[in-house]
Amino acid sequence: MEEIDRRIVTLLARDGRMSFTDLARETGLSVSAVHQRVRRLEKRGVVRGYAAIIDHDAVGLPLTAFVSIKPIDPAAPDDAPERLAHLSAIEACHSVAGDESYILKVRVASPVALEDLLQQIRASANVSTRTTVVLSTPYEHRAPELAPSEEAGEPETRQDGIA
Amino acid sequence: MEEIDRRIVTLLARDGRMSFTDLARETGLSVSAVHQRVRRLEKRGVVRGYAAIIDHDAVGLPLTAFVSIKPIDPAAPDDAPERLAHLSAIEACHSVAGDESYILKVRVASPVALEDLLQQIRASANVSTRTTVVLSTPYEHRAPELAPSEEAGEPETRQDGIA
DNA sequence: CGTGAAACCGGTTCAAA
DNA sequence: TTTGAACCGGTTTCACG
Repeated sequence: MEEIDRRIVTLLARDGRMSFTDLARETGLSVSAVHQRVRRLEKRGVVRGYAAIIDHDAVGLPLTAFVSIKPIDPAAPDDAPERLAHLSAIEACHSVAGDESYILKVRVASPVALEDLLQQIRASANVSTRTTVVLSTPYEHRAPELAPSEEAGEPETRQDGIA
Repeated sequence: MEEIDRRIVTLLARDGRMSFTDLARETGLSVSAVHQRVRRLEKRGVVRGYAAIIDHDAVGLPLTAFVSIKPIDPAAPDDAPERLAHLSAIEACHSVAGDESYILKVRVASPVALEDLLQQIRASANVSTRTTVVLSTPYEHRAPELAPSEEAGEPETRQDGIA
């Protein structure tokens, strides 16, 4: 991926609703050229979607926490992510290296709601939990700076699955 | 905040580019009514912005990690977030309860880049670091389910009778 | 892969209730 | 606060370089 695409991705990461007209001006391309590039980036999966960034305090979910989980039975098949997917309070699930197997990011309404969620997590995935409560968030959702690195990451992203 | 606004926020959280026409159909309101509500939500800060969700692998930043930091001198003023803000590899910074003071979420191109970043973090904020590498991410950026809970911001009657 | 122009559709404003 | 209508601008497609 080269310069202009990186530029477009960066701009959209910072403002997911930027118009093609503005993107065109910022990149020096015509509107239809940018349009074509954005569609291609979406199709390739470089741009996976768009989301509104919401204020969780304003929306009744002021408590954020990181929940690290560890299987109670290390021999059992590890399907924790699927088992936990139904819990909508879980915003993200990362498999990690280290003592624990996953780190979950959760958003709840209150300490009691967190307590309840932890029980559900333990029951649903047969895991033990270790919770780190977030006190405040100086910043979040910052867009990365896409350096002019060479051939970015992946060899090819195919939608058709043909090797 | 009531029903329809919650609905709008949820929809926009899932698709930040959903058109007002579609939002109108989903909510049963007219286009201009939804338009007005969205603008109001933006102005109130409930909707803080919009962002494209990008595939970090495809963009040359395949390595994600959580970096917990702890001040070397616990007596020194804690201005780590500001001191680290210039490092664009840091996507988020959360102040947390527990043994460490902040959890950083970082995205880098390689293990070497991570090593370099950790040095910059330690040097910039005078902290020690503990890093947890992300191996894979089953899911991320999931939109919360906004329950008909009470209001967030203005007073509201409580069921438990606590004033 | 780029372009400009045309057609289309969504975004935006407005007066009215 | 909601609504429909009118207006304007962005989106999308197209034929072509």
